[in-house]
Amino acid sequence: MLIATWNVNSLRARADRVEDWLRRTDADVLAIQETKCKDDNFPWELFEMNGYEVAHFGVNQWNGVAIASRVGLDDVERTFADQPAFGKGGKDPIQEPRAIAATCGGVRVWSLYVPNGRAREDEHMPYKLSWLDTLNRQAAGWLAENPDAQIALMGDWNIAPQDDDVWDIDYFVENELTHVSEPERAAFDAFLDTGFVDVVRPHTPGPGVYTYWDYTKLRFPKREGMRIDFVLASPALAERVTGASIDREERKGKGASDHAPVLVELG
DNA sequence: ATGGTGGTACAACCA
Repeated sequence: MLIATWNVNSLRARADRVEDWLRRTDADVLAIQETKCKDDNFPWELFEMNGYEVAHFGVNQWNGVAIASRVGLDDVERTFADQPAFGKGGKDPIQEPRAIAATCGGVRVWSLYVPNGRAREDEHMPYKLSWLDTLNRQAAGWLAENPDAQIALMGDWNIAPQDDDVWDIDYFVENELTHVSEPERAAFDAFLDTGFVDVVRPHTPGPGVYTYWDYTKLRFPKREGMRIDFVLASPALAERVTGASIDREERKGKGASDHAPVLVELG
């Protein structure tokens, strides 16, 4: 079984790319982030015509997550328990559409779009950190309930956990940029402490291996990217992993997302 | 010059 995650940066703008990609890779499950639409605008036919069931969680033009599967799509869940809400300036806080789950072929798949902290002192940063902390607590509970659970926490984590996960760590440190700060890395590492495993890194060793390249500043041709998209597997699922890859080719050409798909093969 | 883009309620906001 082949499972994958991909921040598409608008599903409508990327519909042809996504369809071509599904046909080319023959993926069984695709966790999607940044659909950037509500249900009314969601391209349901794209998936149905290609043999996939799909579940979507989107409320406006921001964020939005989905799971497409052709190995079953059961017990769909939107948001995780106690998921922190956010409202800019403290008004009208909502639980943003950043997490959706479904059971696909026996695997509990979560498509996650972790909030961007914007800046180290921005109000989005504590939101990001509490969002991750709450998710980790829930995930710990799932494992405590069933140590053999096959769970995939996959998506755009907006964190570069190691120095090699950005093209120039000195640039990030000197400019006090996000994604590499100590609190963000601690929030990511907490999932590893819980027992989850980054199952992609062993098959795609760095340095210089990334999943995201900013559209600006010629970042992609200059190979200046960041590894911020991850598949964290529960122990039982990690044992099944036989391979993983980052589809850097998909970042090429006109009309590409700024993120590359990340794929995991299960035996 | 570590700038250059690209997505979305088309106008600012988001990454």
